[in-house]
Amino acid sequence: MKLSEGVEAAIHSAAMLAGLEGGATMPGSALAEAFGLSPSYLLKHLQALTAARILESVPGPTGGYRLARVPEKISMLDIVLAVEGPRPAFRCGEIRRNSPARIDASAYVQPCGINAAMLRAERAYRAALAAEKLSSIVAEFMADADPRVVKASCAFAAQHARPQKAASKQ
Amino acid sequence: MKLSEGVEAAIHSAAMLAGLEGGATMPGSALAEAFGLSPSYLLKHLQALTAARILESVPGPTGGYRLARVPEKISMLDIVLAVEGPRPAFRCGEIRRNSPARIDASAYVQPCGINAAMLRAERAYRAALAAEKLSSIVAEFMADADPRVVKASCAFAAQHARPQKAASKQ
DNA sequence: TAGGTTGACGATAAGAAATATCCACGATAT
DNA sequence: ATATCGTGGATATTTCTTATCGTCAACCTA
Repeated sequence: MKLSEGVEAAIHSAAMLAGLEGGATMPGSALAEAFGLSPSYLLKHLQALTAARILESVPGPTGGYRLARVPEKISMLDIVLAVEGPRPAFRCGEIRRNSPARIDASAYVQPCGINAAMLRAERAYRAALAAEKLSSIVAEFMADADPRVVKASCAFAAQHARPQKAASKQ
Repeated sequence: MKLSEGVEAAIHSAAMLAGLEGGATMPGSALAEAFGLSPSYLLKHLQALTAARILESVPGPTGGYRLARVPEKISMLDIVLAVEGPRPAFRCGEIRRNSPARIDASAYVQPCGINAAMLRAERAYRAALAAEKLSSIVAEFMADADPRVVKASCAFAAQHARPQKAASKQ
């Protein structure tokens, strides 16, 4: 029942990148500075998000990261799975087979009922995470957060954003 | 996004104890044997369940563990919280405050929107875990599992069960 | 136009921290 | 006196965090 700290950094980074316009990018070092994190640490998670096709990375001196698709199509589940891996939280170790009774393996073809129940609950968790979209979080932030924070955040984004090159035809 | 291994052992133990009748107890060493686990290891989790008032413990040579209430009132959430602790999976580190902008703390009285979204999803998870009752899992096991496994499990329970003393007036 | 320099991402490995696992001792009731 | 649970601590394993090196593309200089 624990989510790694990296998830928080990943979500904040994605939210910051959602504020960029027109395919602009922001380097990982700027994101690390924005949240007071070690660049090495944040880079690792940004790379995980890139591998999961949530972010795109552009190498080179004018490069950085940007969202790979619109924030409406990025959910908290996408980010959590990218950072934590796809394995379910409850992994059945099949300890029921360790009984001294020595029952034949054919008796255990039926899946473990405990595992099934835990996975049912986890499906509900994942559905709820999938319902939380990055776009909603950003919109809520713009509307409800303290104006000073919103202003500072937008200023930071504008300062470190790097506009997409015009003639680039990737 | 990880649940500790002890949760599986705790649930299996509770399920086994649910098979006992009339306030009978079973020692922790027998439960450890049933699942092929180290007694020291399982004892620690059984003690956590006892501290959470899910199990009752009886000391002395004829003692052991039994459920503290009927299986209908024991949910997977109860067991998970007892073993893993009550803290939510996502703990907001308030990294939004670490911005170099140095904004006054009064701007952050509004709770972090990301934290709010993650806690919403986690509430759904906990609700789903609370809906999975120990009684349902045991009933499903009796009905659907391989007869050989059910028979062996009941035999083990009968062999290691210790009936409640008649005159005990705790 | 060609080549070096710069600043970005990507991958691997080492250190630190947290967790899981286990053991020894003390308390309690039979 | 024995068999059980309860508590604290020591060890091992895993995970988290950080640092170092390698790769790639744009810019500056000849």
